[in-house]
Amino acid sequence: MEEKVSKRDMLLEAGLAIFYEKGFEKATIDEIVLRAECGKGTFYKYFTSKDDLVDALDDKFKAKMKDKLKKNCPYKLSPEVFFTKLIKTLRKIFKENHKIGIIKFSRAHQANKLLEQSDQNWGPIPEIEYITNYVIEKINSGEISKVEPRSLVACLMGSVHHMLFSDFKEKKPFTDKEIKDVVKVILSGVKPIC
Amino acid sequence: MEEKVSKRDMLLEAGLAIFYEKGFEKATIDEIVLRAECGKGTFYKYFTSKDDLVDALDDKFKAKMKDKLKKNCPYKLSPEVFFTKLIKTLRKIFKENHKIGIIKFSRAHQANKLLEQSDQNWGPIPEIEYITNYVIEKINSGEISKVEPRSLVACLMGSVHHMLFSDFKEKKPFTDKEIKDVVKVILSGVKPIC
Amino acid sequence: MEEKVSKRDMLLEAGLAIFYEKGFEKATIDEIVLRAECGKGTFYKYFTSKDDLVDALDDKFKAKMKDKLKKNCPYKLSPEVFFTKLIKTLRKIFKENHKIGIIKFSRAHQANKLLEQSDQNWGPIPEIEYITNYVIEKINSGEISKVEPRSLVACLMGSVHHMLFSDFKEKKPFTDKEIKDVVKVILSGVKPIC
Amino acid sequence: MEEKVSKRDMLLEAGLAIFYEKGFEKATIDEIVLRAECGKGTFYKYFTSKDDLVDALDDKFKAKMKDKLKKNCPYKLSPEVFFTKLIKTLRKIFKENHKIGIIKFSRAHQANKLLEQSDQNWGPIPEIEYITNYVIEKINSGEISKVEPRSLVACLMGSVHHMLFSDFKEKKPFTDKEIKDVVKVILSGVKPIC
DNA sequence: GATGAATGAGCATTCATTCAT
DNA sequence: CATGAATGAATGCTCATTCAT
Repeated sequence: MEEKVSKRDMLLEAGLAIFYEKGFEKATIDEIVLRAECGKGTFYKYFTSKDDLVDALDDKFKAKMKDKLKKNCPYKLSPEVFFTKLIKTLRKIFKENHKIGIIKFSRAHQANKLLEQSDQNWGPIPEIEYITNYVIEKINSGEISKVEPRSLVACLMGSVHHMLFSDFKEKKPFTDKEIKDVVKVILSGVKPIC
Repeated sequence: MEEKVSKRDMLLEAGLAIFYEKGFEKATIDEIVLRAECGKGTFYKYFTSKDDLVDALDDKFKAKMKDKLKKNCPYKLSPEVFFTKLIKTLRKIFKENHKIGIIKFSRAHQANKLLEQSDQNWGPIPEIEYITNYVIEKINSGEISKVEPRSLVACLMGSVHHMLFSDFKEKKPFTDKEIKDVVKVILSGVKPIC
Repeated sequence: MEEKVSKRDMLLEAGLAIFYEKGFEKATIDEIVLRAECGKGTFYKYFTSKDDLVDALDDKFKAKMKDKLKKNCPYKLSPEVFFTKLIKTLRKIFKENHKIGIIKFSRAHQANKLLEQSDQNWGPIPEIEYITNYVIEKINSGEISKVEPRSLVACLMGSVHHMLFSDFKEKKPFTDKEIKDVVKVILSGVKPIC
Repeated sequence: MEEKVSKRDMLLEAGLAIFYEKGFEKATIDEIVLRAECGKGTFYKYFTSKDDLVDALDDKFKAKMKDKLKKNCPYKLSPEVFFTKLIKTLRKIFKENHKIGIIKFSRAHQANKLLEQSDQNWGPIPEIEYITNYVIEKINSGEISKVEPRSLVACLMGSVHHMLFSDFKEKKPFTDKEIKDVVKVILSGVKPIC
């Protein structure tokens, strides 16, 4: 009744914070359990290893991503609205969950020879699948002119990633005007001539 | 005459290879000096620490980046040619030097609290400065319609990053047709109506 | 009616099996209670510690040893028959109960400084007492020639131990012919009659 | 010049002592390096693991065993002298090196399922090979009557082992008279001449 | 200048034991 | 009576860095 948050959840939360702050390798179980206010044994009751904790965090993230996209960016939206909502939604999710993204990316590279064995570390990426399907559908229906689907996805996802990178690196978050211009650039490029 | 490559260069080369293969944290000085065929003491003659070696590698990369961009993408080129050459050049450089890029990115995140102290790890990014200046110049000269410069840079750099990520993650390198379509999407969006 | 085997017996049985399979140190309470199909708390209801469980197992073994010797090798037997039955009985008991023997021996040595404090871990050894008494009795009655009792016990017990060791180490169990020859050697020696 | 004992030898010596005192599992690297007066890193420079140290100790022991037997018990000796010298030599070697013997035996059992995989832990046993060959030779030459070689080896080795066990367990070392009687029993048996 | 033996702080992981339910 | 979640001391092993030669 009193204590609603389970130890497991506290570990998940603490892990996310510490992994993000220190990076996967530099994070120590000691510090994680310290922040989660539990013994080291408890960590290993719920997770088999440090890696296992990251995987658990990633699973949560992917589930949330799929869910948010379905809710905020239904396929029935027009390209203009869809793209705008998409960029905003993705930025919001990535911002709110940027920790796990960064953790995953950087862990993948510590692992080794990522270029060769990346598939072991990364499952399918839900947002890319989601957008690609939308784009294909709209190209088929004629609402978007015939371009390579991956090219359009590249512009969209790439812009989002670049914005996040700028937010992070340059500390000048993209303004609404700038976002609008990104959509404008992309949309004018694929709007079918009527 | 006999041994032209300096020990320092051999260490640089070995470091790049090992950091890339294992990731910064998992790479050991032992392995680096083994591959560089020199003693551990020699390593500390030329570099003050593991971090110092990465910094040295990064400096080399940035110099090369500036140089290639100036050669392949002079400002005098038209947006269409510039963008196409830019995307191809960046992809090539990143591909040829992807090791240092990945190393830097992943080290930045292991370091700590990147969002707060990132500037310590990352100096100015030469390619972004270079492109931004081009875009501003062309907007001023009217060859590109008035959009936020950062938006256009976002589309360009974002696409490149996304392509690299796709190459890496999905192992389906973007084709020439797809690259052309990316430029088409972006260009049609910013081509001034004549 | 339904469940006749007590939890305590199940723990005893599980402990014997796991100790034997993994060795005392490598055996974990977790695995023991898992096999005994009971909770960890239950273990500590019946036994005060891991050591306590081994002691309980040893007590059972010693009782069985005494019992079997009395039944199979009564003092009234002649030396020839007694020795043969003795060797076979001991081998059988040790084989059937080798787990506890090995466990005890190996635990003794992990414990510490065995040469000094061995008596804490080992009570009197029933089979040695039993044989020694027989030998003394038969020397007194003249059925066995006057040798140091311990020397004869050494040959007998030593042979048994060596056979067990050979069974275990070389996986070539001693044959009946070989056992018979051991008794022959002890009873009659190997000096050729000149 | 000054410090003749190498770090490796100090570790070997310290390991032997600690393994013997505490048993393989309970011995800690910390304590070994403490006694060897060197850092933990040094341990892992010379040995790849705790197990590796035991193996090194065992190799030394086996070499010494072969050497001593050849010197003290040459095949040209008569059975009576050979057996007596053999028992004394083996007891002496085992006593002087009892630590490694006990360590090996008890480690084997912690390993696991020894009965099945013992061969991985134990190489050929030099003393048994040595004695067996002697016995076979003497049986062929007629100096020893025709018994199964293994039976005689069992009596000899078994007696030695039993004596060691008695020394260890009962703390009453076998006297010279008792040893002589053991040889007598084996050589001439205990059946009273009727 | 170059070396590599020596170091020891640091970390992931295990497991016997307790105790509240 | 029985349970199993929680604990944290203990341990094997790694690796960046130093320094005497």
